[in-house]
Amino acid sequence: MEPRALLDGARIAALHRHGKQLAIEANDGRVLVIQLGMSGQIRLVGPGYPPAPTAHRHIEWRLVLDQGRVPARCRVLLCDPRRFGGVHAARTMTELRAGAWGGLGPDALDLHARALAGVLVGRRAVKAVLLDQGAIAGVGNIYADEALFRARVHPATRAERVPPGRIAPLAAALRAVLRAAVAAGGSSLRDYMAADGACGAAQNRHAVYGAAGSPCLRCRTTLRGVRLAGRATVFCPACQPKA
DNA sequence: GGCAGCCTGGTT
DNA sequence: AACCAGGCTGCC
Repeated sequence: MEPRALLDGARIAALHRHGKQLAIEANDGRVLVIQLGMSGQIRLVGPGYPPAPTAHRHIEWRLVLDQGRVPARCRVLLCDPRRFGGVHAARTMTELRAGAWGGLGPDALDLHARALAGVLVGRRAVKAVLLDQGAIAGVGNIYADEALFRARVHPATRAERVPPGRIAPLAAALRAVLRAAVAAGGSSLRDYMAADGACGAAQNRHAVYGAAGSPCLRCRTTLRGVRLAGRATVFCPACQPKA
């Protein structure tokens, strides 16, 4: 897939996002769908970039913007060192929403308690549900742990056994954690940076992610690190009792 | 459900 | 050399 050919000659009409999926809609309706995966970055760079040869194994797509409100010969680079991301096409946003995006759950940024309650069914761990894009769209490993900590829910609690009284707090925690992270510019742990190259600061505010063995910020109990749903998981055994 | 596998790169 | 990583698919 060559996105340049896909959107060649088109004018960018709108940008869309649902969960972690991004889409560029052209004025003729065609759509370029972008998934950044774990290490993907979108960069807006000038003609001189990159100054030196970079790792060539990286996937890199270029969108050349030759008109509009950016300096001439700027390019949008989609870099993906780990090559877990991807780009694909959709005929229209309507088709995309009826297709691939139709399988996504409600966006976590404005997740209502009722919607969360609707997907907290079955026996799998609540964290596995939070990470399931078909249940809730937009939550990854970092923010799943952060939200569960904030809502005082043990990550291994079976979805159907999350106490009813904790569902609204968990929905609120997901919204708050994500909004705060966006406001802080995202978590720049390794690869992530904004389109202008700016690093985020949300990684400095993580309460539990990456902090196994450290004292809980609320109660000083040592945070525990386990493996859950195949992912590194950190929680406070005291603050987050298993229901 | 869990989990290996996909990739590269950085750290132990 | 082995292990780990922000995600997701598909195979048990």
